[in-house]
Amino acid sequence: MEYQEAKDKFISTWGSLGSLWGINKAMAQIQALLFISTKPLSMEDIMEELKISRGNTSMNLRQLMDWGIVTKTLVAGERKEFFTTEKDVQELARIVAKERSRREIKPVIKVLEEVSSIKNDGTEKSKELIKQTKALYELTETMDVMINKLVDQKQNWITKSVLKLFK
Amino acid sequence: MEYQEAKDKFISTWGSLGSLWGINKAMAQIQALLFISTKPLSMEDIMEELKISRGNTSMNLRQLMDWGIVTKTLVAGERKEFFTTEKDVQELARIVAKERSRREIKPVIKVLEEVSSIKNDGTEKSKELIKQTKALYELTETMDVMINKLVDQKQNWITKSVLKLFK
DNA sequence: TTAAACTTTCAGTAATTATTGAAAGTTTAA
DNA sequence: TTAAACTTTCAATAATTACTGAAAGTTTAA
Repeated sequence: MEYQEAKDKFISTWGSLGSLWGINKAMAQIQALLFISTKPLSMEDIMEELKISRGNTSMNLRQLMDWGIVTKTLVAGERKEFFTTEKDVQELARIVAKERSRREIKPVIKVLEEVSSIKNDGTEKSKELIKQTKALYELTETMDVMINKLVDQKQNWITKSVLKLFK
Repeated sequence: MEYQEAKDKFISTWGSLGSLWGINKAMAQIQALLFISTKPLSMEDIMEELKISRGNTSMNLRQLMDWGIVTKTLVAGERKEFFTTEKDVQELARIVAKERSRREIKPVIKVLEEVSSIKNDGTEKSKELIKQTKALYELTETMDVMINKLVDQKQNWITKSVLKLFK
């Protein structure tokens, strides 16, 4: 497999994986492109490489910046803006986990907590609702805490300890 | 909050969370409904409760069965089919993790492995592609292994050990 | 058998989500 | 200033995904 083929394959695979980590295809592809680029890329470069429009590029770059995955960089002597992505996968994982937790998981945990706290009127169906949502609440919260800690760079020794447990 | 309100809130929240665990809204809502039901439900019951069509119900139930989350049950003296979902959240998490791993993560790991194994022609861009996809490959695989082990019921003592590390 | 009770399939349609491209907005060099 | 170089916004449109409902298919009781 040659460079160009490998590159295309990587970008398209990573793009279609976007849904797995909660971002859209174009966003994921832009990130993938920056991730394997040896130098910052301009909007023009990205449009060209991925064959997407200026508007699309602009909007998705903004989203990536909102997530904290991509940053603008200045290139000496250039007027236009250039972009780079976080290159360290551990840090990338940390950012994604934190953001998804904040955007999606935390709000759900809140609802589960509310729902599982309704007044128990003694009926079977109320008891079941309370029991099941409470179980889901506890599981979701445990998972959320664990995933965040696992990817937290500052406590990265934990990953090693955890992996030891798996041996 | 009364029972009906809590129930509706739970179903709609769980439904919109579907994307997080890789299934569509109707699928997630059907599962949610079964999850808090005290008895098996028929297709009719589900259509009625969620206000969705027969076809939609049928297709999504089939998908839930494909995932192994929902099973048909016979109800004595009834001709039609009834459905139940796995009620244990730990087991549910295990099934979801295993299925997503198999359907989505494993194929990506395979591509990452392939791409990171291209011949190093010595150019800077090839080196970068290899380095970065290899890092992603290792991270993705580690995560995949860890998540599967963490939710694996049969090794559930690990969860406790891991939680101790977090204290 | 057969016909009633039930489930599945799928073409058509609706709803949602992503993308374009051109106009409006912003920045910078002269 | 101003005009060229660049970025953002957003209404229109395209692409994708989900849903409906009726016809076709299946099962079961008599």
